Amino acid sequence: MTTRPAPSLAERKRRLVSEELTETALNLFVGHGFDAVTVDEMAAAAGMSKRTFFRYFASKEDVVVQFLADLGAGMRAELAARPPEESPSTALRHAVRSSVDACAGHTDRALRVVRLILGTPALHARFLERQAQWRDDLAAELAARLGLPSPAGFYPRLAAGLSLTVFETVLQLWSASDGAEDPAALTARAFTAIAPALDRTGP
Amino acid sequence: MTTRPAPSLAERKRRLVSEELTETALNLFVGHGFDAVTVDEMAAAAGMSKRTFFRYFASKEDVVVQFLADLGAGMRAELAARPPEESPSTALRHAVRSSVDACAGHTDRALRVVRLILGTPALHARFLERQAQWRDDLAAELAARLGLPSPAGFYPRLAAGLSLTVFETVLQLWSASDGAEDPAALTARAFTAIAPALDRTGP
DNA sequence: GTCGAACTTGACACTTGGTGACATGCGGGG
DNA sequence: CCCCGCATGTCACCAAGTGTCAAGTTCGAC
Repeated sequence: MTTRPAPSLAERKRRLVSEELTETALNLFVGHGFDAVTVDEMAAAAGMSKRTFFRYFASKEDVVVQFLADLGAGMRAELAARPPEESPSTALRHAVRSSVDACAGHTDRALRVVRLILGTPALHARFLERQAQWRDDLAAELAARLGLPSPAGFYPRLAAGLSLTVFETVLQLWSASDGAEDPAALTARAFTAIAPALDRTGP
Repeated sequence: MTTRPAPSLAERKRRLVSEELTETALNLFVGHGFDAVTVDEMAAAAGMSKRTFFRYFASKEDVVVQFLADLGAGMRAELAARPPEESPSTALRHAVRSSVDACAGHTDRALRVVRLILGTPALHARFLERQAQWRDDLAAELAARLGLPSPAGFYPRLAAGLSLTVFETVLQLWSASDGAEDPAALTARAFTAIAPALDRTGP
């Protein structure tokens, strides 16, 4: 039996509405462009008031970006789960891989979302903002795993940044090639290249 | 005699007003925080109407971010100016160095601006957006210098991204340490670490 | 010097994202 | 049956931008 915290009815209901809303919004966005759709329209299309929309998402951009937000948490979790004796480069590679795979998994949907984000300045900005958070998280996790003092110093921050750069670059090529390029292969190639930098645990 | 296009009076006037406005805004921001200052207040403080403000800057954030925007152009120019036979890692290192130096030059002002940007989500987001553009530019320049076909493929984009990650990480530590850390030294260290990745001109 | 063209500014109205306050409806538990 | 908590809708409101038009202002041509 899964002894997990019992997703109280209210919780599930909320999640349901949220997903429905996301779906509706996504369709509108890919149809008319992000900027051409107002919050009122989205809300109306989902059968609710503007005010209610903002009770589910903090901003218009969030509807799209939230969709990728869990990836960040996933990456950190994956990193934390890697065996401590593993080299930083390997651990980070697996962390990024897990997110890349999560994307490449449901190709259809993910591809649409990624293209939308990368092609809309406002969305891209928010996405990068999230990434900056992931970066702090990864850096902290990495510092912890290396027994370095917190807050993270130069090396962990740099390593986290490099890894996320790989992540974004892979997404870029994947979406630019309409899913033709194999994200996993790209990730592997990139990490092979930067591994020396990641494993240089100097000061 | 500088035979440059003669900065027509109007042009100089415009630049003057723009700088005055930037100065005023910056003072207000560091004083009360970015979000607590409205555009109307800034405009009033500079003795003009809100409408006129938006004729000088496309957005509230631009007043601050524009201040660092030339760095991007500078970086690309520097990269383009490096001798073609130079290795990518060396050329990129110099490009980033030039921007870092430009920052570290007028320490007082730059430090305030950087701290403001990194500490304000809205500003950070816009800053990252700009960086994304620089990245495209750098990647294109790099592809050109390597004789690769345009648009830039995986390697140039990755290399550009890695270089900018170094740039941002250096800024982070520099501002976090209140200017104590030497940006040039940090840059050198980071580039030593990632040089192998940058010079791996594989497919 | 004066007239007119081009440019700059201010004033005003309007759209849109986002928030706070309050009322209402709907559920389940006493 | 009534009360309590929760989700939602309504309304008012603020701040960021933008379009429009009516003034100045500059500057060169006549």
